[in-house]
Amino acid sequence: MTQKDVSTAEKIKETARKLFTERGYGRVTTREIASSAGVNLALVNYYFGSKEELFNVIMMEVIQGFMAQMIVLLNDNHTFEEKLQILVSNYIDLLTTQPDMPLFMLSEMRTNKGQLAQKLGMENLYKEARFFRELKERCPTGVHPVQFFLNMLSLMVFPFVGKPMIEVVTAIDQAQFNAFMHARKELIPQWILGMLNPPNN
Amino acid sequence: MTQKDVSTAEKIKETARKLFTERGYGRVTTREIASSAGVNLALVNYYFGSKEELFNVIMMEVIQGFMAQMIVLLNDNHTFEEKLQILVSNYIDLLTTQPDMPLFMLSEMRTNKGQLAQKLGMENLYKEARFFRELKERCPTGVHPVQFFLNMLSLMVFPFVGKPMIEVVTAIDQAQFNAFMHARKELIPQWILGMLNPPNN
DNA sequence: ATCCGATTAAAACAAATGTTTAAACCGAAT
DNA sequence: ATTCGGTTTAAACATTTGTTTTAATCGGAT
Repeated sequence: MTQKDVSTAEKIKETARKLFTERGYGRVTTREIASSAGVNLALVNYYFGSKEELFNVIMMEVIQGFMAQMIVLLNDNHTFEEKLQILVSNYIDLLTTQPDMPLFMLSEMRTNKGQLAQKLGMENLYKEARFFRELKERCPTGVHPVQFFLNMLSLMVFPFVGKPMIEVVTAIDQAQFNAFMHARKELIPQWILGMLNPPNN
Repeated sequence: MTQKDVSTAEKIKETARKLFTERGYGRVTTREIASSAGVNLALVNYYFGSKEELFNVIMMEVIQGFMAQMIVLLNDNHTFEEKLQILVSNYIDLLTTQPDMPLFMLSEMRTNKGQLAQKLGMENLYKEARFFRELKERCPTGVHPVQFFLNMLSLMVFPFVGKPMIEVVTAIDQAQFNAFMHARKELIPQWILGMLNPPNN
């Protein structure tokens, strides 16, 4: 493990991550990864065994990076309202820098149903997180708390996933999209809190 | 064009649609399509020219089927509130029968950026639809109307797209998921209307 | 019955692709 | 300088995969 070792393996992994997130596992070739990373073809298998294993390593890291923040944010000491704001703001910032990531992640999670996700200890997130206990207390009777967590995720993540469609239907450009997402950092927490305290008709 | 002609071509198309929506273009082979449809390998190319053309035909029909309803529903004579309810209810029912479709559609739309979507006349939807005019009138000042359309889509579609993740994080099963989505048919319109009439702090 | 075009089948083709091999290379330790 | 482990390279391998070819088959019109 010299310096070049780390550097080469890392170069391959980074390049592969970019290509996989752009086009998915099936539409990326090992030759493409190698040449795009500027390394010899054989090195992909030399360092990672196979295309599949390389993919799994990347997938693991992507999911982990995505979840690590979530777990911390859902458990910190801020008030519920503050946690909500921080969570939304952080994730929208994160996704703005990696807009293709959620669609990639979800596409590939469907193919490898749960196999990877379960290795990452996501199962206990919901039961244990402080955020969810607080959410339950504020929840209108008759509506399951997961509905609101789902709403938060939906409002944050879907715009990035649905961007190809949104751009066609509403004819907004990249700059407008980013402005939209910026505005949503303040709007989404308000909307969620509004849902939790519905108008009493 | 005898009866068998239609039947065989249709059998291939239906099988391919199922496979493509499950695993995406790159992870499905022509041999798989043929054998899964119970027809000879050569017939895929005989009827559709190439794998790519077959895919495009299917993609076109899927998007069209998805948009056709939307266009009608966004323009009919019901009140705004009714349109909202009908739209949400219809789409959740549709997606419940084809839960893999949105993720497939969005994944492949990203790869073929806009090429297909623009052939389907989706561009004028936003400018012309009655629903959007009504939405603009009800929109709180300072927030772009598209935000609320985005919210509606997000709350309806994301649960299906994010199902692989949701199932792991919250440990809900298929039956629970469907119950959740059923409940959302009534909840989403309420939430959207709540957003349009924010509490005046 | 025969002919004809459309359809189906089996096999082959050519290119792409994941993987492996065997030798060359390189830097550091001896 | 030599040796040795890890690294890189070019080439080859074996399979997969999209596509084509060529012939057989089927059904209806003449």
